[in-house]
Amino acid sequence: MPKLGMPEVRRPQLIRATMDVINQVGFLNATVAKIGQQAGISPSIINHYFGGKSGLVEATMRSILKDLSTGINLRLSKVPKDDTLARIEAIVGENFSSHQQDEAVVKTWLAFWAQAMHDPTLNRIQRVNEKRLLSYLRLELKRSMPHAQAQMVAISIAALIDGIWLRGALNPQGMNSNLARQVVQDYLLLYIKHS
Amino acid sequence: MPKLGMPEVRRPQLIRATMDVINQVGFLNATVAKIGQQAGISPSIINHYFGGKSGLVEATMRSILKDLSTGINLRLSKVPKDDTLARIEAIVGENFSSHQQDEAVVKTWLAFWAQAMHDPTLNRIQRVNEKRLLSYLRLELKRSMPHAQAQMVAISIAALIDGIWLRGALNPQGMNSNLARQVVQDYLLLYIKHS
Amino acid sequence: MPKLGMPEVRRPQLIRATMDVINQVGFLNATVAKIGQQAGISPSIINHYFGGKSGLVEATMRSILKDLSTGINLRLSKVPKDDTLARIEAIVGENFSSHQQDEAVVKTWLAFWAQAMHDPTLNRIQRVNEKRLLSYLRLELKRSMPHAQAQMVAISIAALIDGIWLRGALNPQGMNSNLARQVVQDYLLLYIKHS
Amino acid sequence: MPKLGMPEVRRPQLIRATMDVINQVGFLNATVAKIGQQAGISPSIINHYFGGKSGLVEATMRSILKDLSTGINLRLSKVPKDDTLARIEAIVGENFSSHQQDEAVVKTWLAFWAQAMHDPTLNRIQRVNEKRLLSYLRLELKRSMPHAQAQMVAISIAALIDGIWLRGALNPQGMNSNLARQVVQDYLLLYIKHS
DNA sequence: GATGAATGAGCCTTCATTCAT
DNA sequence: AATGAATGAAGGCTCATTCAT
Repeated sequence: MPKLGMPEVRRPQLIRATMDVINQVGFLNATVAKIGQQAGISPSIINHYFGGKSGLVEATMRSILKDLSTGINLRLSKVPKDDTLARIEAIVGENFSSHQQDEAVVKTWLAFWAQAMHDPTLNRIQRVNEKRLLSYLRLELKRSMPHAQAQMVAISIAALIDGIWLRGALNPQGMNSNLARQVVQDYLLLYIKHS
Repeated sequence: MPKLGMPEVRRPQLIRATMDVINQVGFLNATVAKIGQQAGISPSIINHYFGGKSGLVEATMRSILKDLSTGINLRLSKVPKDDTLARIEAIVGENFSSHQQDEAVVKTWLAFWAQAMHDPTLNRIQRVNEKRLLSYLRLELKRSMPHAQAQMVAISIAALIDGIWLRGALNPQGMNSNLARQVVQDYLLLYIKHS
Repeated sequence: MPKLGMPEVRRPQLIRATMDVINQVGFLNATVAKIGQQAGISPSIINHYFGGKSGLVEATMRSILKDLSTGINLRLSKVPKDDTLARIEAIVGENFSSHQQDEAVVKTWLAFWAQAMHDPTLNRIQRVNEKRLLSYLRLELKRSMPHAQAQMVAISIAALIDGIWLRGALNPQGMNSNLARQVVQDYLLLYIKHS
Repeated sequence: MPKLGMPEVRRPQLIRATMDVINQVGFLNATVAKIGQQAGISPSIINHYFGGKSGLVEATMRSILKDLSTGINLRLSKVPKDDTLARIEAIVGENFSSHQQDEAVVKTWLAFWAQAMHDPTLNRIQRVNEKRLLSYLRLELKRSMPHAQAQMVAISIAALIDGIWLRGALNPQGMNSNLARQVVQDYLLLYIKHS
């Protein structure tokens, strides 16, 4: 086992601190001072490891998206390759997994979403993610329906996921992940049977 | 006697300027200086009319939500009271009306959404709006299906609206409102016919 | 009886409002807006009647000093011209009269005192007042002792008056005017008997 | 490693600059910008070391009072413990020492006195100081007279000190410390001998 | 690698004053 | 006479960043 250098320790530490601080005080008030304090280290070091605040912010966003992607792939690997319903359910399930429902993650994500409209780098990262979700869904759906229809249904499911997620984000009771899965499943079953 | 009736002129003027500035530089960088400049008047006067920046921000959000509410009611007034499909379509249509797709409105709304997670006042305003949309939809759906199902379908449609809207917000090509209406309509028809 | 013009009404009204506001929020936070509000009239009018805030401030200080001077003369007019002890007592008594102990008056006076160190106009007004008190006292004392001694005793009594007044100004229980008179009287009796 | 020990350098530096600026332009116009400029450093650092302007102001007041207290104790330590007259003279003398007559110190003190009426923290500091002076004096006087009288004389001497100091503060020629000591001494001799 | 010192730009807000009505 | 609208200057404070150690 190689000895970990400081970079491998500090970076995740600061990324987690960033999410925690955004969760506590909001993106607007998440200063490097607070993030450093949360991580228990000097704020100056953020520049050392991330080249500035925006670097840290981008790394944090990438971290969240990577966690989601990894989670989806992990779930998919446990499901038969031709069980469309189960694979869609796996994708949806990961989008509402306990990690994705972590309050800090949710708030950070929404903050990024808003911020991405004005920050080209964040925007690019965000759009890659959007397209990937659509792509995952479409890939599975194409087994059961024509391409055009698969595209439409993929859009619908993606919208359902994001819509329920968005509405849950502001709800003080948090999200109802069972409801989310149920809604998508009902829709999908109905669609496959009757179209 | 001073110039009277200025509040009626200045308030909408400043609210519009706020949206424009948020559109241009983002919520984070929307300073009172820029808003005043955009409106062509002194920034100081924002305090005169709104008691501070947060007052202006809240007024802006209320303005957007009121526009949406007014638009929905207007559309509904033109549709037969028992034509469920047409009434749902009216609600959906207004959510994707040209005014609601105005880039400044879209960006402002998303900015508020993110901000509302940390600002109690904005949060309250936002939640009222969420519940109202659900309530509108449920009211119409109850004519065509049992209460429990109406609630479920209302949640789904609301999620579809918000999800499509959210995904469109980041898309540089803007939203595809026809697609939005189509997706919702397909979904609705599926439910009404086959369940 | 002549009909009073507005100036005769507004000026005392604003002067009183100034003292009340200084009492409530301190000299530092006594803005023209608050003073206008306290008087129930528009702040703009202060410029009309006093030519600006500093004009109002100076007028307020003059008003307080004039009240003191008037009060002293009134008391002296009721005391035999050769009763030194009684005349000194009259002067001291007026300095601790109920009007001079009015909290608003006390706070305003002390605020002026501090301010006078940096405002030439206020300084001039203040010094006239100081010299007048000394002059009053010396005039009475000269009947009972040599000039040089009268000067010294006058300084002592003036210092006692101001010192007790100053210490009382910060005391939340207010001043003890009986104590003040007693201290001065004891001192004077002792002095006249034994020197 | 950063430069260490800066707090010990910066804090006195900024406190002195505060007094100098108050002396030059008055408490009302003593801005952090001017104080920073006077100290030759960036105004921002005031927040770093004192947490804001009010922190600096309080520290400045405490510094002045501590200097006085230290000076009194030093003088008292050089005087026999039972020589009442000499000990009172030591206390009075320090109150009119050259340091306490420093124009900046005098103006700052008076400014604080006025300010203390509206600032709870300053008020508390100020009252501690008042009581301490009384306590010092009473302790010495009790050796030479009954308790009740000692209290009365202590109040009188404290009033004399403050009154003479206050009158001197506004006098452009500054204070006459010899006169001050003389007045107090005469007063005291009168009381000790003849009552 | 890591830190505290230090800075300068920028923000929100307050406020005395002026002006048109 | 009186007012509300409007302004511009200034103030305290925050914050990301740089630098010497």
